[in-house]
Amino acid sequence: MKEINFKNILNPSQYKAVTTLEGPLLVVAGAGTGKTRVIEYRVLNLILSGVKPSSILLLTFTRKASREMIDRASCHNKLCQQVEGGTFHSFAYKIIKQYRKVLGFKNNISFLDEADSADALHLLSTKLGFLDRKIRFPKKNTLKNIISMSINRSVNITTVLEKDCPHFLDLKGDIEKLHKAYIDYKVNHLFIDYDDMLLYLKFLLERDEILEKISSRFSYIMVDEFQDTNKLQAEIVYLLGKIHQNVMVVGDDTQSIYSFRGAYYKNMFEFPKRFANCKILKLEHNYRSTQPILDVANATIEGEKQKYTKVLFTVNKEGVMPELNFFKDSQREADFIANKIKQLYDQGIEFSSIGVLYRSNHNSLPLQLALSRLDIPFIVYGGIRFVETAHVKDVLSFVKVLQNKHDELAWNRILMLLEGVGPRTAEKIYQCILNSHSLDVAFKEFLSDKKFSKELKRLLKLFHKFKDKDLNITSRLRLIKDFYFPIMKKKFDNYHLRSDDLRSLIQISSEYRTVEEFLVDFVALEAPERSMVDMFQKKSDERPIVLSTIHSAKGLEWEAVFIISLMEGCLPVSYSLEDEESIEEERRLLYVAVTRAKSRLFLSMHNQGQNGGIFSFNRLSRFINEKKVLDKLHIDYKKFEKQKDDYDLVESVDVNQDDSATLRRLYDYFDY
DNA sequence: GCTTTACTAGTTTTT
DNA sequence: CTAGTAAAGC
Repeated sequence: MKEINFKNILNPSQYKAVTTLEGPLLVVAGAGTGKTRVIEYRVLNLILSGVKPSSILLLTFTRKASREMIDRASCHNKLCQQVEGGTFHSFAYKIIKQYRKVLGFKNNISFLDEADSADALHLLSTKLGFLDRKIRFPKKNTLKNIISMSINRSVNITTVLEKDCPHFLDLKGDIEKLHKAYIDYKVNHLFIDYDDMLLYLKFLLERDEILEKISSRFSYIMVDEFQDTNKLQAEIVYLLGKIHQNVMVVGDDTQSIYSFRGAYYKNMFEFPKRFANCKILKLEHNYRSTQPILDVANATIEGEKQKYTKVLFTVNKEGVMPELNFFKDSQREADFIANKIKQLYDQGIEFSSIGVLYRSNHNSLPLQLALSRLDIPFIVYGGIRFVETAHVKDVLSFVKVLQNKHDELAWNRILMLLEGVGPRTAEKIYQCILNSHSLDVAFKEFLSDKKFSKELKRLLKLFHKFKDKDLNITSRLRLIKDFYFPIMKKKFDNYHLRSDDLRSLIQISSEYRTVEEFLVDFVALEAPERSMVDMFQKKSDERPIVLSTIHSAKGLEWEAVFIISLMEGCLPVSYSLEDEESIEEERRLLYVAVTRAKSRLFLSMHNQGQNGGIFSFNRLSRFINEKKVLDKLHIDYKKFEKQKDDYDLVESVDVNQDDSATLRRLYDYFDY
């Protein structure tokens, strides 16, 4: 095993973070300051100091992130591979499984993903008669959000309603009733949803004898992206560290972008208050970006009401000035970027070190077309998730039923697939399934109904085949696919694409041994991102450029970054405009996007919007349209002069009422 | 009464 | 692309 001299490879603050092993520690780590490196080496250092790898718990934002850090540490020392890592949710699941008896679960736990729990809430609202009144009742997703928010922020339903949807305040009694019904429903059906995982974990940790056991098992806790934890998660961290106090959290308050999910960046400031002897370290030396890029980043968040804790600096003084470009419409913006990417590629920048970032998924559609035209390989991060597509959900329902034969939501979905079966019939059949020992008995009285007997028989046949205990998940999925294919063909025009999805689902499934493991990964925790969109682009062997929402770009970096659609209404997104705090978060979003870039940064907007069918003239994002930011950007007026003729670009691009030279030129340019 | 079909509207970000 | 709704069809 080779010796590592941490002092030589780390800067003083990083070194301190890596070598402070005992006691509470808060690391405030700006973008690109080597946070991942610190975690990597601290894990390594703990192990070199004799700590058992399996007693280190590394909680991260995604499982991919923890995998990556553990893998990197493992390059230095194989033992690191045994470090316990994952998301709060995956850790919670692990513990819940261990203590399932304490929690009252017997054997089969079924998982509700977001859509499932929304469906369940819809079902319950119908049962409670909230939907057949004249007053408008919230939509199922809204209900889900309200309830989820109250749990994640640790506040009651009324508080959430007051803040987020005051127009439903009159219905608070009903919503609370619904919440109670939902809890009962979950308990009766052995369902748990995302929020329950955290709640149950906290419940367990609050019992002294369990806390003692867990604390002695995990004696060193590390938490990444602490600014994006919610109150509940923070409580869990406090509990985990309560006995041994060995907790290190890393975060950056300027990069908090998940408050819509209940994230509470003030956890960063709470932490030192919770742990009396907490040490605080700041990492401000940025190794990622050039100075001109950092200048833009710092300018975007400079002088805001919300004072941030640090300013980034770098030694990379040299660098190309970031550009700001205007286009007539999204098409031209996309064409420009596709061509620019080609150009960068010719200059020797690989496709895989180029990223294009945007606020909302639909912002990337024109670009996807433009890239396809130029044969540039790309993958899309985020977007409609593989597991959330209708066909995958359909197929997974069969697997869910195998895991928990009374899974009402899954049965409902399966039965509704049959021609001639609607909600009513599905409900009736489900009741029979509940009350019968076998499907043969349950289906008996329905088999005579001509409307759907043929389909029902086919379904029964499928489940007969499942009785073979030797079948693994992969072969079960193949059977399901055979059954489902004709249905899919009728249901979707693009069934061949979806069929490819199912094929890759089957392929992935071969990595799992049990149905439960498979479902936990797929439905509850982190499913693979592969989906139809990517299937288009699999041909090329070149590693593709990345198109990503800013949210999904968290923690990533590229040599060259494009940030597109920088308009009012897109970033900040129109929904955020109502309150100050949301706008602030949108600003941080831009900050996160800018700091992903190492050496080249291209900002752009387009003037004419065609979204939603209504034609509109877009204005430049307020975050860019400030003198201090514009000053840091290169704007090629000559080029636009030319484009103006080509593109007839004379429409309004709004700028500050400030008469600096920069702005005057902008005014001139846009014929003001 | 129940299901299917045809149409409309509205789409943030994700464990 | 999908959720929700109104109206047609069995």
